[in-house]
Amino acid sequence: MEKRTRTRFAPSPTGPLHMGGVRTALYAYLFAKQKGGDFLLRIEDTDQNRFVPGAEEYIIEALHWCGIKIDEGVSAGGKFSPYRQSERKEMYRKYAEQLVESGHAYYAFDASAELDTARKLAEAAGKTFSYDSSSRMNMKNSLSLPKNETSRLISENTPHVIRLNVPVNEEIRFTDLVRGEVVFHSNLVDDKVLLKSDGMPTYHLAHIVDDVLMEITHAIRGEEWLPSAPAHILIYDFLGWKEQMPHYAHLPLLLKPDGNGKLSKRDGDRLGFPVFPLEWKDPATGEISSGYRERGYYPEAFVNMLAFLGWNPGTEQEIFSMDELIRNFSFHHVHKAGARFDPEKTKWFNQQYLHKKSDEELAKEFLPVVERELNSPQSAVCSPQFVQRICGLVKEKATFVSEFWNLSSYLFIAPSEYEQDVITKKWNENSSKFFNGFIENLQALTGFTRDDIDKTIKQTAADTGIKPGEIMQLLRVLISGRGSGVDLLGMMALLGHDEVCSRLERGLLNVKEKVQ
RNA sequence: GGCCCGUUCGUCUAGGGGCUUAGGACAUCUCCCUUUCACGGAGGAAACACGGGUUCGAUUCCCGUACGGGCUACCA
Repeated sequence: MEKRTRTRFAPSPTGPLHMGGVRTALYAYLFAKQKGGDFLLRIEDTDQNRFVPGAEEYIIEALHWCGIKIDEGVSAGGKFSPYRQSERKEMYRKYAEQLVESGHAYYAFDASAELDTARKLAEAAGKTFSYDSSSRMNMKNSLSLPKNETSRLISENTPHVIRLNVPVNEEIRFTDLVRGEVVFHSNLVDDKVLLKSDGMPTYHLAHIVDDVLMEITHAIRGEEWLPSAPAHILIYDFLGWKEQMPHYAHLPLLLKPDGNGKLSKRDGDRLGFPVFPLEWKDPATGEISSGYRERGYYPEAFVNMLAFLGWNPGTEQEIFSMDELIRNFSFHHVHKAGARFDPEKTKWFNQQYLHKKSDEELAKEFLPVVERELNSPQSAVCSPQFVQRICGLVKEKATFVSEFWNLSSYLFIAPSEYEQDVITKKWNENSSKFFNGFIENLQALTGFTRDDIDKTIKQTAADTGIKPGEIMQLLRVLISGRGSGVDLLGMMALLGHDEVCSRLERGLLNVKEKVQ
C-alpha cells in the first residue's frame, strides 16, 4: 500500500512570513490535499539568537488568512508532538552521536576565533576556506586528535560541535521533483555542523530527524537549499534511513520586479507593494510593513496570484479557486527558473475576484465604510438596499472595495461644489434653455426608471433643438458635482425623482450665479 | 573566486525535434461599446541569449560562451 502523503511547511520564526514562504507553504498544501494527505506546520526555532516574538503567531495567522489549513503541527497538535524544534532539542543528540559512533560524524573543538583565522588565511591566499576532507586533519577534531586527547576534551566539557564526515570521491545523486536527476561530487560538500555547541541541532540534522519521525513523504522547499541537498542525502544514508527519505522538491525563487536579486522586504517599500501577506510591526524597531490583507486584497486573489508564480495549469485558465488549485497542481508544471514578481498582475487578480462578488456581498463590506464616512448609521441613504445598488454601479470601476467611497461619495452627499472647468467650457445659452425645460419635464414625470429619464432627456433636447451630447456632461456635473463617474442614467434612477430634482435646482442656481 | 541551478514577448508563462505564421495572460497601443471613466469586445506591436555540434530538419537534444539566480555560517 502507498504511504499516506504528508508534507510540511517548516519556517523559522525570525520575522513575518514573506510571500515566497507563503508560496512554498501553498504548494506543499496543494500537493498534500491533492493526494488526500496531511499538511503539517513545524517551527524551526533552533537558532535562539534570531528568534522574533510574534513571528510564530504571524505565520499561523497568515496561513489561516490564505485558507491554508494546518492538519497537524504547531497550533493544531498531533501524535508527533511537539512540533517546535526547540522543544525537541533532546531528541537530536542521539542521532548525532549515532553518526559519530558509526564514523560518519566527528567532534570538532575549533573555537569560532580559530575558524575565523582559517577563513582569513584562505582569503589572503585567494581561496575560500572549507571545513572538509582537504582541511579537517589540520583542524582540532576527533579525527585529527589522538583518542585520549579527544576523551579528555570531552570529559572536561570543552565546547564542541558534531560535524558530518563527508566521504571522499563519491557521487551523490538524487531525483528532484522539479529538476529531475541532480548530481553532486562529495569532495565539494563541506563537513556541515550537525549539532551546535549549545546542544541545538542545525537545520541540516533537525529537519531530517523530524521529517523521518513525522513520516513526511515530500520535502518541499526553496531553491536556496539545493546546494546543501547532497549533505542531506548523505545523512539519510548514514542514519540508515534511505527508505524513509522523502522526495525533495526545490522551488524556484521569487525575484525583484526590477533589477537584480531575489524579492526582499525593501523592494516592497521602494516600489510600493506589500511583500507580506499581513501587516507586520517589527517589535524591536516599531517599523510597520504593509500586508496584502490590509491593502484590501482578497485572500483568494492573493493565493491565485501566488500559485501562478512558478506554476501553471498547462491550460489557459487563470482564475482558480483553492479547490481547483488542489485538483490541478503538479510538480511537472512547476517552472525551473526564478519568477520575477509583478505587482500589476496581482491587482488584476484582485479586480477579477472583486467583479465576481455579488452586489450583496460587496455591500456587506462597503456598508461599514459608508456609516463611518457619513457618521450616521441611521441615515436613510445608508440602507443596505441603497448601498447594494451603489456597489452594483461602482464595482466595474474598482479593483478594491476601498476605492468605493471615492467613487461613490457624491451619491450619498449632494454636491456643494461643481467642477468649474466643465461648466466654463460647456455652458451656454442653449444649456440654459435645455435645463429650464428639462426640470419642468422631470418634475412632471411619474415613473423614474432609466428609460423614463432617457426619454425625457431626448424629448427635451428635441423640443429645444439641442443635441443631447451637448448637455450630458453638464447634467452630470449638476447632479454629481463631477465631470465623470458612474453611469449617469443609472445614477439618476438610483437617486430617485425628488433627489434628482432638488439637486438639479440647486446646481442650476449655483451655475447661474457663477455664469453671471 | 569556487560549486550548483537556470535562460521563450517588458513581465508571468504554454510548447519541447517537423503539428508553430511560437499560443495565452498582465502591461502597452488602436478601434468598437459606453454621449464620461472603467468594465467588456476586436485588433496591433512584442520573445525562443549567443556560438558550435547531432540531425534530412532544432526554439526543442548535446557542448561551450554570455547573462541571471542560489550557496559558499555553530542562519535557516
